[in-house]
Amino acid sequence: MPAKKNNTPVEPTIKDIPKLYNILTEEEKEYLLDNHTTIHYKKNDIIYQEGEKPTGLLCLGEGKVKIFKEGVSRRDQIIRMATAPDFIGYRALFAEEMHIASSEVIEPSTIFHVPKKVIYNLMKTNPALSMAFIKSFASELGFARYRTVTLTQKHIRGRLAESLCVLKDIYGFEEDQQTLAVYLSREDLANFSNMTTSNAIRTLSSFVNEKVLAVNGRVIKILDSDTLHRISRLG
Amino acid sequence: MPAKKNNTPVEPTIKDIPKLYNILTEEEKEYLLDNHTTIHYKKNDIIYQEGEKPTGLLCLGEGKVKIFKEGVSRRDQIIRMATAPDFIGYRALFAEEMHIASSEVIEPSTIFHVPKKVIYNLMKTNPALSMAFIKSFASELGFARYRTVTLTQKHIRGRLAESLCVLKDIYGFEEDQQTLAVYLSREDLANFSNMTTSNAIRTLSSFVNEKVLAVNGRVIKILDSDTLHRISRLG
DNA sequence: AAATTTGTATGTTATATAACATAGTTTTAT
DNA sequence: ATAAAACTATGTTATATAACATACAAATTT
Repeated sequence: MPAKKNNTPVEPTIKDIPKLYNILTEEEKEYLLDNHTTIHYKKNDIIYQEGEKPTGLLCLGEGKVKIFKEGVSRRDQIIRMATAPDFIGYRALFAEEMHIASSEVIEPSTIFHVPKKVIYNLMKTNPALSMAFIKSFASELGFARYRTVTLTQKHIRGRLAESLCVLKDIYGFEEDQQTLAVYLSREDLANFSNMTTSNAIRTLSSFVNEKVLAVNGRVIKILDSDTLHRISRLG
Repeated sequence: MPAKKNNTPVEPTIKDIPKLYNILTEEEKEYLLDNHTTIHYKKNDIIYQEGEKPTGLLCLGEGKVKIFKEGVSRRDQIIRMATAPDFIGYRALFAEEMHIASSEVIEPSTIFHVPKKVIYNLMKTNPALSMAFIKSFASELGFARYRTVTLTQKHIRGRLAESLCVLKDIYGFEEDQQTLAVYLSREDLANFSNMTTSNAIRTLSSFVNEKVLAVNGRVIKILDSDTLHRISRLG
């Protein structure tokens, strides 16, 4: 942690994916270390696209990534925002389906690719690993269903407020404890909240007028967290 | 199958849940048979409610069940329609959370309850069982995300058409190959399609006028499946 | 059988939000 | 350095759908 503070960025390794690595035996750890690749992505890179076939498990070792689905009339919908150390693209892998969403890099990212065969072998010998995936899926499914209801039923203000709260939960704040530690375009914010870009901009402005937020470009400060949560809750 | 045709209804047993039972070894089968209970529910019974703690794996051996979440202003949203031999309530079980949705019987149902401890024991000894749950979750998560996009982006006609197609995929047709084999109130249809009851009724009527459907009370015949799919697709 | 409740049908009005338009601003490319 | 593109901002209009109202039909209860 402190090593990251000065200008010596620490290269992440697959050991930094505790929910994968920490579960394994010594022998399995070695097998995993010998059988994965590390890929670096820069901003705006596409990691995978809707319709492609997954080839292995992807672990986000560092960076920020958005996962989105193309909607009915080309309106993208962001279905998930990922942060290290999350798995990505694993739904399609385990469902033995094509990807139903695309993945794009928001901030420079490091990804570990574990070939399908390798992860399946590990799961065969290590029941705790399967259990970890089951738990992961069960949580994500719960979140997906919760979001379905709120995105369809809450009004614009409630949807945007909720999205900001969700982003805070995922990425947290910068050191000042009020600046959201993720910097999205208004369009991404809109696509994450099921609204048009115009309405995201407008609603953001009204939150600023109400002193709930302070906004400067893509920098969003949450000034009044209680009110933001209340707006989210009431819909 | 033919035994069901005459008036000798066959009592289902947990052996009728192939994705659970067929995977097990002889020893495990015996363990399961000795350690589960069978519960009968009648129409409108509540199987579990939002906020309750799951106590085991529920397998729908026979019947039809709706799973719904209470929305923002008491507007229920049906997030899933289950049919035998589906698992129900297993998301909360494996996520180690409270139920985030309630489950209500649509048609008289038989449910097998496998205590949490028992199913976890089976999973510890049988990796294929865990894999089956993983696959099940991965598919359901894909469906949930697909639905989120369509329920938020498609227009009313597209949403209702899609719901009818989904119901057809889940429950199929009666012998005439056009009557939907599930009989929902207009309100349920609306809650499954993210619209008001009035609009479900109205849209249903317009489909009848267009000769896409024939409706008589809760009996819905799909006359023109191609057109229904087209309406669903175009949104 | 009468009364009450619940579900279905349809018309009217209100409103949230998308769609469109224009312009200023910042970023990226040449 | 200049041009082009992408992003942000705000005002106006159009529209899909919710909300409301009324009526009838069917089911359930007394």
